[in-house]
Amino acid sequence: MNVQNAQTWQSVQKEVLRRIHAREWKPGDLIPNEAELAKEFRCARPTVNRALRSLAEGGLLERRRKAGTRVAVQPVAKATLNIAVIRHEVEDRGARYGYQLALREVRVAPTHISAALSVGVQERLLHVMALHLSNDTPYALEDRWINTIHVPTAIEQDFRSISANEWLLQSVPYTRGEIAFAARPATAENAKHLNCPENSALLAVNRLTWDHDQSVTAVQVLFAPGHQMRTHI
Amino acid sequence: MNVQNAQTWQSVQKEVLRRIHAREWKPGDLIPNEAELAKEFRCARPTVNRALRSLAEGGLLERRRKAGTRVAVQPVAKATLNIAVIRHEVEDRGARYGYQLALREVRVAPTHISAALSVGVQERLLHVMALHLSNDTPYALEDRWINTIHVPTAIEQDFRSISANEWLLQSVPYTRGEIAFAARPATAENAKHLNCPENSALLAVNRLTWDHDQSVTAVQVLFAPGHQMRTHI
DNA sequence: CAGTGGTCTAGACCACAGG
DNA sequence: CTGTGGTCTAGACCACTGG
Repeated sequence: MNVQNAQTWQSVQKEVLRRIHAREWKPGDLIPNEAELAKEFRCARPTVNRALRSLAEGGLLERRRKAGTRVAVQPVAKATLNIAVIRHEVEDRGARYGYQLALREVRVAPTHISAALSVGVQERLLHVMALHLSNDTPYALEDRWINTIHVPTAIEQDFRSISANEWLLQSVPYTRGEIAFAARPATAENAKHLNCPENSALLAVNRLTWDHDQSVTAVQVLFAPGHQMRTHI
Repeated sequence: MNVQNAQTWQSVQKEVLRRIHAREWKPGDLIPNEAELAKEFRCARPTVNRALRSLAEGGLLERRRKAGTRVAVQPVAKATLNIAVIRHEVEDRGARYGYQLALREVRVAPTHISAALSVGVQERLLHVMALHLSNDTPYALEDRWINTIHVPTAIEQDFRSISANEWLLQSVPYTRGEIAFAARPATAENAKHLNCPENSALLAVNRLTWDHDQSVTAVQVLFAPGHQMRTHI
């Protein structure tokens, strides 16, 4: 009685994709509504909905109530980068991971840090610098400030065997964050740690995380010259 | 008779998030299965499924058949960057967009390009370099090779008023692509176009797109010094 | 082999926004 | 006001995989 799997949402999506790629539905075109497609594909409307919704999330379709569904004119490519624990990143590449703590201090932060973390300029924060290694060669340099007002337990950690990167992700929850990617010239200090010439072009990832309205940490990770972050569309 | 909206999937998700952030469900914990949660929340199981599925896509939960659903130990942050048409990127920042074609030639490509595009080393390809401007200052330098075997119509375009970036996205479909982010030192030529010192650290985005099994284009976009790509988690 | 997530169905109500 | 997408329900079958 139950005609199961007349269509899967993936099969509907595949056919829709085919029509878009084959230019049967061109960029800007209005495509049939969910009810019509459900009838054509002999499936329930929610099945069509799921297929189209996930294409819309990917930027290939634009959907608006009443206005219907259109093929995106300029599909906005969405590149999703996985920002994992650095140790896992190294190990996933099949390399041996190494870690060296370079600096651990509690002191008043530079104003751009205290401002970013929304703490008083006189507040003393935990500052940690550490080098991550891949097969004994420098992989990334982590420069981190931790808001010890909100994360007092960080003070008890010496970060000599576990990186702040890993400890925080394990121990401190966050509800939102900002990430920025940029290129930066290596300072003399960066160059010393990463064992590269001064002013080398380094890929920098800056993160700022929050737990509700409390800042948690601000970190800059500088990758060794030549490092790439890859993804596919 | 129909008790509509006893719960929305968003409200279920919100409560699940609350429990995770409040450490009621700790990293690594097994959480109740869908049927139990549906009973607790007095909603249908697919509603719970949708809520949990989207959290799993975000990396906060790990789901496996039979094994159940666990709170991720090390939530992998997924940073989604929107790679739009450069003109739109500039205009969305409220700036005036400008465009200058710097080079257009048809010639044999460097081997790393012909290899990436999977075309014969003797094949002549279309090479375009162009500068994108924001309020009359250099914003990004586009260096592109187009596979004219698969996209012969590109030959007819002079790319003097519309960028290859924009024309391709409008005119040529692709089914998949690779994106890589890196930092590179500015060459003398880069520096001339971007009006910056040689060896400046530049953010580079390399893209390679395919239409089924045919390569479409390989492009490197170099952004002016200081450029950031931002996103939130 | 048994429990869990993955998914489909048919029907329904609802929210939003275009005309 | 009306058409479109957004979503929920209750029940069901299925696929995968851990034990």
